[in-house]
Amino acid sequence: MYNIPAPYFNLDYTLDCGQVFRWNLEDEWWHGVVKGEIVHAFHDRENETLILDSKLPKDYLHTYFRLDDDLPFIFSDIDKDPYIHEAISKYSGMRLILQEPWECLISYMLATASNIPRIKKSIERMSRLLGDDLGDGFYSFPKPKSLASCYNEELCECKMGFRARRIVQAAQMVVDKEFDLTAPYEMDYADAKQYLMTIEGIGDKVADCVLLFAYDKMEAFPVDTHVEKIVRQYYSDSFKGPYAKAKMSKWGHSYFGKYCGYAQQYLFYQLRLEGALGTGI
DNA sequence: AGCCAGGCGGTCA
DNA sequence: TGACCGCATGGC
Repeated sequence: MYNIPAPYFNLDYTLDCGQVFRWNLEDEWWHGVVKGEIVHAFHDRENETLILDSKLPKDYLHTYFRLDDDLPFIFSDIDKDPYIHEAISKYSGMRLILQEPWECLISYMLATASNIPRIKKSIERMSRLLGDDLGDGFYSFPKPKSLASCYNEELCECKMGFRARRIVQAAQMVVDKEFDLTAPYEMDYADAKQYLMTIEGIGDKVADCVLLFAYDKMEAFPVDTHVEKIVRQYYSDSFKGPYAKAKMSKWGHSYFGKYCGYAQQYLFYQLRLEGALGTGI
């Protein structure tokens, strides 16, 4: 059991904001599986302490929850207008999470043209089927080898639809060492993005999510349909054509600066919770 | 019931 | 760097 000082932190927002899919809240404790281990987490707000029960090393979890990110500084840096100001004020304490690349990559490939409840279910089914049994109803995220060898067994199609083939293929690339999951750590944002997009099924948006959530490339600004709507309504409707989202992504970086990844996640979460646009400000 | 989902890749002009 | 389509299927 670890007690970690965690000022400027909100565990609920952090785990609920749609960046991770394997955490569930039950009786004020969050329960999840990270890097093949069960983690139980409780936020003692009075004492600004994060209480964690897990076999994982304390420093790993500290890094996972990005507790070294200087949130007040990041807020002051991205606080460019009333709309983002509202988001960072209301949901202050939401932190990005530094995920394992393999799980993040597959999860976001699976997320294409889907929705969060469905993504969670699909990952849960897949883990139950192909991951290790950790006890108490927890299962690890399937390893590349398990996913690579299951396409013809109909099992793997855990309601993944057209995504199944791409995911199995990506797993095969990792198994065959055609794709090196550690390589993007050493690359800059642009190179790492290009490298990720050599995988079929990874385009601009999925690549940006993986770069932001797993490879610590804070300058990534993922633009999905929600962020696209926000940008159009509150910032500029001048982005046209099939590459509109890619243009918005570049705009996001230049507008919000080096911590635009944080800005993106706050905007995304605000819209997801509050639904219809136009109720804010 | 019917639209849309944390998209991508391909095609046609 | 424009406009459209098919992909599979669940949420709401």
